[in-house]
Amino acid sequence: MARRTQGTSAGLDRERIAAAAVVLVDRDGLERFGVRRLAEELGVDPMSIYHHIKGKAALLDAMSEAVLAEVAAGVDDAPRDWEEITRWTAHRYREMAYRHPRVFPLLATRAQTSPVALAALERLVTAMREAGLPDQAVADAPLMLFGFLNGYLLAVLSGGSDVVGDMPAIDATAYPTMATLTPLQVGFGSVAEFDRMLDAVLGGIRNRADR
Amino acid sequence: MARRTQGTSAGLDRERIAAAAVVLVDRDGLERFGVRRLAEELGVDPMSIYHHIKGKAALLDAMSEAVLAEVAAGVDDAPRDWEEITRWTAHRYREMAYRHPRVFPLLATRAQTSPVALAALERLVTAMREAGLPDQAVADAPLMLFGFLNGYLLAVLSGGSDVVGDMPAIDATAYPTMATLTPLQVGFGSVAEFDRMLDAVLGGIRNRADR
DNA sequence: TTGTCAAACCTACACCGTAGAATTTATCGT
DNA sequence: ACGATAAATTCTACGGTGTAGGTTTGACAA
Repeated sequence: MARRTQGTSAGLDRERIAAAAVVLVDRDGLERFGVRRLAEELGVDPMSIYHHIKGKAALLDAMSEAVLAEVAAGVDDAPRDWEEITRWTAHRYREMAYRHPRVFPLLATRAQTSPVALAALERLVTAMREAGLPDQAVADAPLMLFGFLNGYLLAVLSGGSDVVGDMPAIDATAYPTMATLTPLQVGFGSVAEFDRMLDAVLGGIRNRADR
Repeated sequence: MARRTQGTSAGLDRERIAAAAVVLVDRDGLERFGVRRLAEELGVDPMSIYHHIKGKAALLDAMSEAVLAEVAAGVDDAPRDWEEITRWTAHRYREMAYRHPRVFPLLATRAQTSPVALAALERLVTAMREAGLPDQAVADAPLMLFGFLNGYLLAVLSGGSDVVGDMPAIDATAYPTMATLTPLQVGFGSVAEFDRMLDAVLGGIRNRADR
């Protein structure tokens, strides 16, 4: 163990720590993640981390924030139309989830109130509002969209294998209709499936304009 | 400590253990939950539990299964029309989530493959199929519906207080549009809000028939 | 009676999050 | 140049965790 001498800076800060934590969880999973393992990865004493981050909960928050930031990257290339900007955000969000499948549960579980999250929501709702969608539809949209995104991605990624496979085979005699439908679920986790369902959700938001 | 004598039965079984675990998590939260605390609650040695349930992961699965079973209770009163049965299931699911807000994250995070879960899905898809919905729409419906339900309920319940309050106040100068919309979010977590979004999702599923 | 077996318990181990204090270095006003 | 102060890191220690492996007990069948 290459120990550091006390007093000298190890160049630790919230950002570096969070980045290392994401790498660690991507590799070993959330179960095996812990402050001690992270410290070893950083070549540092476990308690050093606590000088930059209050505790494990705050550490998990920092990780969420770090991966969320990836979504906003390159936001200047984003389209202006509300449907297109929503689709763009949803796809960026999905790609982030596939890049960090073992970190993603943190995002879905913990409330996101970081500036980067709020900024993304603000972009969405302003675009919708300018397009003339009714206020209630706009106000509902974020919870509805990210509700779906979080739940869907959680389900699709919970398989665990990096190459997303198909669902577990189901008993044809006990559940005949579902068995009949399985051929249509070959693309479980595919972009095509994602786009189908995203279209349906967007349609649900759009049609609120008619009431 | 009223210790039991070895050899005698303590009347433990998977069901009783899971029920006690749900009560414990409802009271103290997932963070504080552990095999030892559960054992104390049951008046039993921690390791006794492992004779009925493989490990902590299996214990969490058993808890999910237990609360899921509440949803299916009284299924004979369920309607026949696909939209109504879907609404009925969604409401039952929501009520269960509000009854066990601290257990619910387990449901959303872990893949549900228990017979009770599959039976509910089978009811849904058969009703949809008999109503003449296109096969792809039917095949997509469960993932889409429960994706939304899980994500939405996760978000709504993550506040933590038993009486669901309002969202945290947001900075009006940094996020002007969102600030304008906040009055429309007074019913955060209410049945009315839930019904609005559920309607939109159902509409999204229904309109797939037209393509 | 005796043998078998399942259910419960006991012991022990490696690991965890973190409170609190000690240690070293950098910084800055004088 | 110097002493005080502050900040970053490490050290030590405590109470908790999940669970592997072995031991005890009682019930029941032969």
